[in-house]
Amino acid sequence: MKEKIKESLYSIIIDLYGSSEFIHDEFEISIQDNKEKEYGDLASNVALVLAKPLKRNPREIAEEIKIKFITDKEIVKVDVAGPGFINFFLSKESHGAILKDISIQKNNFGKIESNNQKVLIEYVSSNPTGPLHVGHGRGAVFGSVLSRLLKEAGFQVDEEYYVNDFGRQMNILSASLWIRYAQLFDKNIKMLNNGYQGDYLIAIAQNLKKFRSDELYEDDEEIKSLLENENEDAEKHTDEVIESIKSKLSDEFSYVRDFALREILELIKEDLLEFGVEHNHWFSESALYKSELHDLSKVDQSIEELSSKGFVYEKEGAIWFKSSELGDDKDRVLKRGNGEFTYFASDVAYHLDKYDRGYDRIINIWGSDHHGYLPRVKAAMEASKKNVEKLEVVFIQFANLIRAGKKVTMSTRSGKFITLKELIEEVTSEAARFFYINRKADQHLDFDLDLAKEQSKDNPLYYIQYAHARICSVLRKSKAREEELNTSELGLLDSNKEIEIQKILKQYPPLIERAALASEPHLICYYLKDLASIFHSYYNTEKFIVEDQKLMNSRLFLLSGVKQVICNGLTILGINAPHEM
RNA sequence: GCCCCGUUAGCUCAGUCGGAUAGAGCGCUGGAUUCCUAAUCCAGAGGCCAUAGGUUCAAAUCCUGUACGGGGCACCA
Repeated sequence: MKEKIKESLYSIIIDLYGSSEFIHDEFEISIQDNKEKEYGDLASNVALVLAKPLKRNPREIAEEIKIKFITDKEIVKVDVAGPGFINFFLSKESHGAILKDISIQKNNFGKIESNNQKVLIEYVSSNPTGPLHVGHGRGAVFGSVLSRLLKEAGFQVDEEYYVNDFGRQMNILSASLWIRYAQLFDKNIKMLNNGYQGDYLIAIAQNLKKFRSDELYEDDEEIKSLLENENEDAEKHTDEVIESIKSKLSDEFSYVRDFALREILELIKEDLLEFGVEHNHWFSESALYKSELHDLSKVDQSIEELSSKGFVYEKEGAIWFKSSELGDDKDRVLKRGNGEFTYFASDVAYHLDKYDRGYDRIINIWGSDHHGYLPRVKAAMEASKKNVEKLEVVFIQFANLIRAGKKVTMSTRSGKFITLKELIEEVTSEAARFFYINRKADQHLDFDLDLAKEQSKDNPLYYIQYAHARICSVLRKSKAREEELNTSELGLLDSNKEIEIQKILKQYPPLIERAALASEPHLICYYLKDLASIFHSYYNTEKFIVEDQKLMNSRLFLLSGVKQVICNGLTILGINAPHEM
C-alpha cells in the first residue's frame, strides 16, 4: 500500500514539478503510519520537503498534489492537514489484506527471502575454566535471538563459540584439577589459592579417578609444602605450583588438561542447550597455534601479515603492533618478553581467520567491559587490509539480579556466583530468556527474579503467553476450523479496536526487518506486549462466538492472525507459545 | 586525564527515516465478572524529554559545550 502511494505521488510530482533540477531518481518519498486516526491511516510529508527547493508554501503544494491524486477502492480519501501533510484514508476492507497474508504464510509470515549473505555471530565464548554463571546469560540470549532474527531476515547464520583453551589459565585449571584429584587420596593437601575453587572441579576430579584410578597420584611432600607455604607474590607462587605439578606429571599433564577442558565444555554445552542456545561452530584458540610440518601457525602467519605491512616492531624484548597509527590509544604487545604470545595475538589470528572464511558480516557479542579492546582489533584488521565495515561488535551491559527489591550481590573471587543453571532452575529457561532480551543491549538491566516467576499481567511474558492461550481457547470453544475461516467478509471488522489490531499486525514484517538490521531484538518484546495488550482489550469489549456466522467468522479470522503473529514472534525469542495455561 | 554508554511521569523503561497533541507497565484513585480463561479489562491523576547553544519548515530524536550517573583504559584473559 505504501509502495502504491509512493508511486502515485512520484508520478504526480514529476508531472507537476519534473522540470526542477532537484527532482531526480534518488528523490525519496516517505510514507508514515499515523498515530491519530483523525489524520487518516497514512501520511506523506512530501509537500513539506518540497517547500524549500520550490520556494513555495507547503500547503499550496500539498493541495496541488491532492487534486491530482486519484482515489480508488482502497484509498478512499485524501486530505491536507497541519503544515502541509497529505493524509490518506483507507477503506475498512483494505485492512483485512494483512489477515489473508498471515493465513497463507503462517509460520513464514514476517520472514524475508534469502539475501545470500553469510553472517558469523560469535557469542558466549566464556573461558572454559568453569560453568556458565548469570553474567554470561544476557550475552547468550542476545546472540541466540539475534541469530534467529537474522535467519528470519534472510541471512545464512553461523553461531560460533570461541574456546580460550590456550595459555596460563589452562595451566591453572589443570593444576587445580590435579590438586582436587590428589585430595581424593590425601585430604591434607591444600588447594591452590589462585586456583579455581568451585565444587565442579571436585566432581570432575572424581570422574578423573574413575578413568585413571590412582595412576596420576603419588605422595609428594615437595608439592604439598609448596602449597602450604604461600609466597607473598601470589602470581609467582601460582607459577611455581604449576611448574612443579607439570614436571611431576610430565606427559600426563596434558592428559589432565584435556580431561578438564573436555569435562567443562560438556558442562557448558549442557547448560546452553538447556537455555535454548546452540552453537554450530566451536572454534579452539589452541588450534591457532598448531602448525603443520614446516608451515607457520595461524598466529605466526598473522604476525607475519602485520609485519609485512610495516606495523610490527621490537622493543624491550617484546614484539609490538603499531595500533596507535590506526586509531588505538597505544601500541599493543603481540609477543611478550618471556616468549609467550598475548591473548591479543590469538585474537588477531582468529579475526583474520573469520575474514578468510568469507562472511559478509562478522558480529561479535562482547561484554561491555571489553569495549576498550575493539580499537586494537579493528586496527589489526585495517592493517591487514580487511574491510573493517564487516566487523560489528555489540556490547552487552551487565545485568543485576534483583530479589525482593534488592540487588543480589555476587563475587567471582570467592567462587560464590549464581550459575546460569541455578537461574534457569529458579525462573525457567523461557522467563530468563525473555527478561534478558527485554532491554536494549547497551543498557543496564535489572532482572527482577520475583517478577519473572510471577503469574500475572505484571509479568510481561506471562501476559503475552496468556493472550496466545486465550485465543487458542476461544478457537477451541468455537469449534471452528482455522483453515476454513472465511476471508470474504473482512469489512465487518470495522470497529476501532479491530482496525487497530490489523494495523499492528501490518507492522510486524517491517519490525522484523528493522530489528534485524539494527541488531535490536528487544523490539520484538515491546511489539508483542503491544499486540497482546490490544488483544486483551478487544477480548473484553467484544464477543467472538456469536450467532451471526459471518461476523463470528471474521472475528475468529482476526484472532487467528493475532495468534500466529504472537507465535512467530515468540519463536524468534526461542520461547514457546502455549495452547493452554 | 582519555575513551565508551546513559539522563524521558513518583519508580522501571519504550520511542522507527527528524513529523502533527511524547507512550507503556508498576504504583496511586475510582470502576467492570449471570458471558469465549478476571492469569483480564476500563477510566482518572501524573512531563521544562538533565542543561545551554546550533542545524531544520519541523528536534526527545541530528551536531557542539556543560552537569550528573555507570563502565573501560595490562608484556591479564
